[in-house]
Amino acid sequence: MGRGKIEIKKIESLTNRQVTYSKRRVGIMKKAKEIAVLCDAQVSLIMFSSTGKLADYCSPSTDVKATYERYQAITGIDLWNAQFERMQNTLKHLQEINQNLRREIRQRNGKELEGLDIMELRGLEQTLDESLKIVRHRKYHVIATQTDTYKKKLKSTREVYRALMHEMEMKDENQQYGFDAEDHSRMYENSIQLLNNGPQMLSFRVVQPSQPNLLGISYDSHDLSLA
Amino acid sequence: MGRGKIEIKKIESLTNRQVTYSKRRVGIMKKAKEIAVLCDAQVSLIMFSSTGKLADYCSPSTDVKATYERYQAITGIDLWNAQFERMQNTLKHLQEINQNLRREIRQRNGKELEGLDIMELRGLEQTLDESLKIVRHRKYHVIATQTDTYKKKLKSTREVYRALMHEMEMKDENQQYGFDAEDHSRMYENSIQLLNNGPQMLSFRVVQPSQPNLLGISYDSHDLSLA
DNA sequence: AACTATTTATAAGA
DNA sequence: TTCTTATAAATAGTT
Repeated sequence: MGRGKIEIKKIESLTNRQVTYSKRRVGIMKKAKEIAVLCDAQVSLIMFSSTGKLADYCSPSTDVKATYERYQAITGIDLWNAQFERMQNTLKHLQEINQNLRREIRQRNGKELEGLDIMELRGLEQTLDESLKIVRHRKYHVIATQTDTYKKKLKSTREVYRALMHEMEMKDENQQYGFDAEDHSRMYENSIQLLNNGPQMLSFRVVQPSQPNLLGISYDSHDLSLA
Repeated sequence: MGRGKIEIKKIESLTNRQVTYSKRRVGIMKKAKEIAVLCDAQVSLIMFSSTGKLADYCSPSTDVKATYERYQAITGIDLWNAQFERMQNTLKHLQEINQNLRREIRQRNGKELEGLDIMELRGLEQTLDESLKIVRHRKYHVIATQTDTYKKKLKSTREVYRALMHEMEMKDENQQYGFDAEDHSRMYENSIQLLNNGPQMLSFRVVQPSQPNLLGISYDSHDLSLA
């Protein structure tokens, strides 16, 4: 359809090829629109020129994605479904693990014990007992370490303080600062005496509500809808 | 291009519409092939007739999926990536939660206590202590219930046994079965006496390895590669 | 499906 | 790219 008939094979001349592409692109687009409107068809036309430029048409009342999904459904050619399914399975698996972990925590918290038989209860009791011992031991260790650190700091502070006191006495300004200095001294001595009682000092039990969630992390269910 | 010019709007007559679709489908397919060959273009044409029949053309040396991916890359129009990303984020989130849950369990098991300060240790200790009490209580409850059930069963069995004994005595066959019968009787009495000692009877501590995983569930990491 | 009068697309040239 | 125009191709209405 032109001044001369042409053979349908790749046009060798680059410019000619590009010109022809431009013309025919307009033509086929028009055809696509026409068939979509005239015949109420769902059309998706995507073209890339040899230079990589995109041209596309999609009939109204639909979109590229919908067309693709329909194509996939009809041809059975799998584009992304396999990946989706794999991910969905992974999600499901992770969620199951999550449920189980939470249940385990609840049981370690003394809840939902109904389903456990004697052997399981015994095992749980034993585990808790051992854990409790370890945690207590650890707590005492931390307290001891901390107390030791404080002791050293206090000792150092006391030495600095005494050095200052001594310096002030040398300067014969005792009367002006005497009262404050003695007061401070008593305070420090008392503190040190307290600390010398040992690590048990801080080991009183604090009465506080039990912690359903030790780490304070939110485990809210996540939106998993895929639509 | 025909006997008469037509307006580009949906053809009302169904048969006419279908005939026109058939004719134009052939035409546009030919055009698609021609532009692909002549101009060395990548073309993907997908059409669904109003009756749902699929017709498609894809230029050689490529396929529908590749065309779609290229389309997506150029337009930035997201077909599935957003969904993928959402799923990936969900997966990541679930895995993080999982890690935290596991850590919490380990800490409740007396492991990985290095990161906890005194307050946290105290809280953990308290929680474990309370849980341990609850679990012990539950265990005793279960044992008591079970023991009670056994007692009832034994009582019932003993009655049946005595009835049989009595019947046998009536039949004057005492001498033939006497020894066995007395032996059985002693055995039952002993059992009942044991059970009357109360639920504590079964509360000995079983020494067994601690259970790192109370429920015996596999928490292996799952393959999350998406390629 | 086939025919064919017409419309439409477009190759070549400007 | 766009316009022009001669000509090939597509197709609407008909059989």
